[in-house]
Amino acid sequence: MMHPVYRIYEQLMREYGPQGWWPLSSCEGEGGYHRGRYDCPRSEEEVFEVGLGAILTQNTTFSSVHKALASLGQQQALTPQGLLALSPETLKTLIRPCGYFNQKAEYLYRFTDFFIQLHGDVPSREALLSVKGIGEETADSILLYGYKKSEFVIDAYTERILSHLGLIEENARYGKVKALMQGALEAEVDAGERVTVYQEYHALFVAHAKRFYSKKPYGERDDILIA
DNA sequence: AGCCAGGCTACCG
DNA sequence: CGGTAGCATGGC
Repeated sequence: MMHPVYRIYEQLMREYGPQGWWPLSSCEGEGGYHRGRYDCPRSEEEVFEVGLGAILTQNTTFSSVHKALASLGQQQALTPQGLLALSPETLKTLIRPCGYFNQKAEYLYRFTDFFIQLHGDVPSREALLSVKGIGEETADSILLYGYKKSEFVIDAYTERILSHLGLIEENARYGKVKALMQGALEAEVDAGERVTVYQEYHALFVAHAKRFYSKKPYGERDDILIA
């Protein structure tokens, strides 16, 4: 008996196809996507850019993040040293489209300090969570899309969909939702493919939610997920 | 005009 | 613990 969580994944993939997240300015394709290729990021600098994007995208659309990352790139600030060379006022101006620019500027500086101190090592989840501005979703996004670690990303869309389908309680804790997803997928997906599936599944949730979970009534096309 | 967007921190009871 | 105000711009 196949787990409903895996069945939903298959249906989403059938409906929307591979998404090719995380959007990276350095990866070719529309919007920095790389559909069908899973070798991004390919350098320390690109891992750093995933971290910047993960912070900037908090409660904002990625189109705004894309503008900010492009502006940072023009200032040679997509590297740790380049970003630290920016004055706070300059940094705030460059990331202004993403909103919360006072907070996010501080978060970016703190993440950059943290990243430099890694000296190329892969951070633990706990270490990431110790950085001000990095919560559970942001930490898991950096680990999954930056470092290719098998950490499923839970976001507001994911909780909304799973709650609507009756698979979790409303107001379920992040850790419980993550355990549901990973527990179901570990039983169905070989370890070697887990990262790719986690990456695609989260992106597919977002694709579906953008269409049917942004305004009420939610889930009007959930036949797509269950058929 | 008002609601929503790929959250997090600080602070409240 | 669990719940929530504040943070801020841009798009529809």
